[in-house]
Amino acid sequence: MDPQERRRAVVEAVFRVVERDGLEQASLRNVADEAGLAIGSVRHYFAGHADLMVFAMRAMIERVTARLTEHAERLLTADAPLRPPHERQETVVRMLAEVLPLDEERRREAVVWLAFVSAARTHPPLRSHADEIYDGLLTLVTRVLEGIRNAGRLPADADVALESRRLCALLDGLSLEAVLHPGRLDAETMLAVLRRHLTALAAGDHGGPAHRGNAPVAHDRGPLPHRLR
Amino acid sequence: MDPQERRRAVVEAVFRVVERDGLEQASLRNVADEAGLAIGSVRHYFAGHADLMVFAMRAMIERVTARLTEHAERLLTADAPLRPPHERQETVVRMLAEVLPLDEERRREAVVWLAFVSAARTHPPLRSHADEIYDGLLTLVTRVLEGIRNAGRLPADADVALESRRLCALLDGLSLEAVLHPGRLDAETMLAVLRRHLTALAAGDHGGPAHRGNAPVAHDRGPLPHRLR
DNA sequence: CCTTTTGTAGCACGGTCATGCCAAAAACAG
DNA sequence: CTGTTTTTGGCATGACCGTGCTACAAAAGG
Repeated sequence: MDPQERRRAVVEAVFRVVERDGLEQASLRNVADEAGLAIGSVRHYFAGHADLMVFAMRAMIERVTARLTEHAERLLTADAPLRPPHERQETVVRMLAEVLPLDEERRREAVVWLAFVSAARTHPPLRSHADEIYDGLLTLVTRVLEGIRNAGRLPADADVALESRRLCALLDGLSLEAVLHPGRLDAETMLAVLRRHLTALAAGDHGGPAHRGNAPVAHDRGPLPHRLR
Repeated sequence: MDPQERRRAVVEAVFRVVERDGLEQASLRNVADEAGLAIGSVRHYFAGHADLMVFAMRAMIERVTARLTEHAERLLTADAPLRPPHERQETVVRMLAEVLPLDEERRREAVVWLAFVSAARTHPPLRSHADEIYDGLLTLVTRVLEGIRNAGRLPADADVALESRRLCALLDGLSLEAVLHPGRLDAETMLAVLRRHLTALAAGDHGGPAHRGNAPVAHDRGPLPHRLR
């Protein structure tokens, strides 16, 4: 059988186990059982447990990235500036909503995301990938906000770097809460919060020149955000 | 030795292990080693591993709650409305900043918080406590925003329930990111983001009557938020 | 003094884990 | 067919886990 396909199936099993029982239950045995394979078979495609984990984490990253790039292209088409304002905002909402666990598929991804980035705190082999996710989201949000500002829908004195951190934190917080308290934060509320934030961002005054002696937040995002051109 | 004191010391060891190696390493053996005790001694004070975990989680909850109530009392003193506006805002900032990992002590608490609420997703005995934390924060934030609105520093048509979810998500997101990416989100930036959000909240227009067909978000917080009167 | 309670320490069992190593089976090439 | 490579399955080892249970020391009460 196609090795590529086998690895995909195993990773899918990893996701199911992580979602159902948590990352600490994603042992080679449990994953093999979940995939309907013998433990030796799984070990034929992956060098060991650590290898399987990083591979699964990368698969999750690339899946989300693929979805985001798709939306990014739609957002960056040349005719975008011609659309009416509320329609453009709706496009932004849909793009950012792609990282929120609004449906079952994205909820499963968010669960896996939280499991891996949390594990990365104490598992060095996962660290760089977790940081990559954070940097990717921050860069994406920064680009979106810069786009909005350039379209004139954001006050010229807005601190885009600071607002990007704020929007990032909001998105991460919504994902976290939706994953950990599924019964208390439904999809409509998440969307309402996101829309509220964006309208406030577009309409709100930006406190004039620095509400207090806060130097503007530097971000200095790297050369390029993985993909997303 | 005082049993109360022994339990406290053991819980402290749990926190250290969780911070250093993650919750999955907080076995009875590792905790006992960290506390300088024999494994049997730890088991004399706690019925088992599950018991120790809930006890440690409760200790974390009560420590944070105690700090918050202290600030709440300071905020709710009768002369509060007499203070100048920016000073009142600074009090609010300091109160909400109490849940952010701004210094090493609070950072350790945030790490433990994230470990336990994440574990609660798949560990039923921890679920209710995790939900209690979420409800507690949401209620606290709601009260604070209601206080600001009653002080006239928030537009009358502001959707306090929705804004509470938004501010909650922001705080949770900041904590999450600071815990998982300590090098990329420092204390000053977190404070700047929080201040920015509050000033935008106080100054921003609130979109008039519902930007779209979004029904106001119902929260219906329970009878009382644990402590916090 | 002895007895009872309380704290401390740890052995032993059954379980799960990752992994090194090996053998059977299957697919494939000549 | 034969020989080779890939794939699958699994055994054995050593480690760590929670917990039942026992042994011993120290204090407390009589």
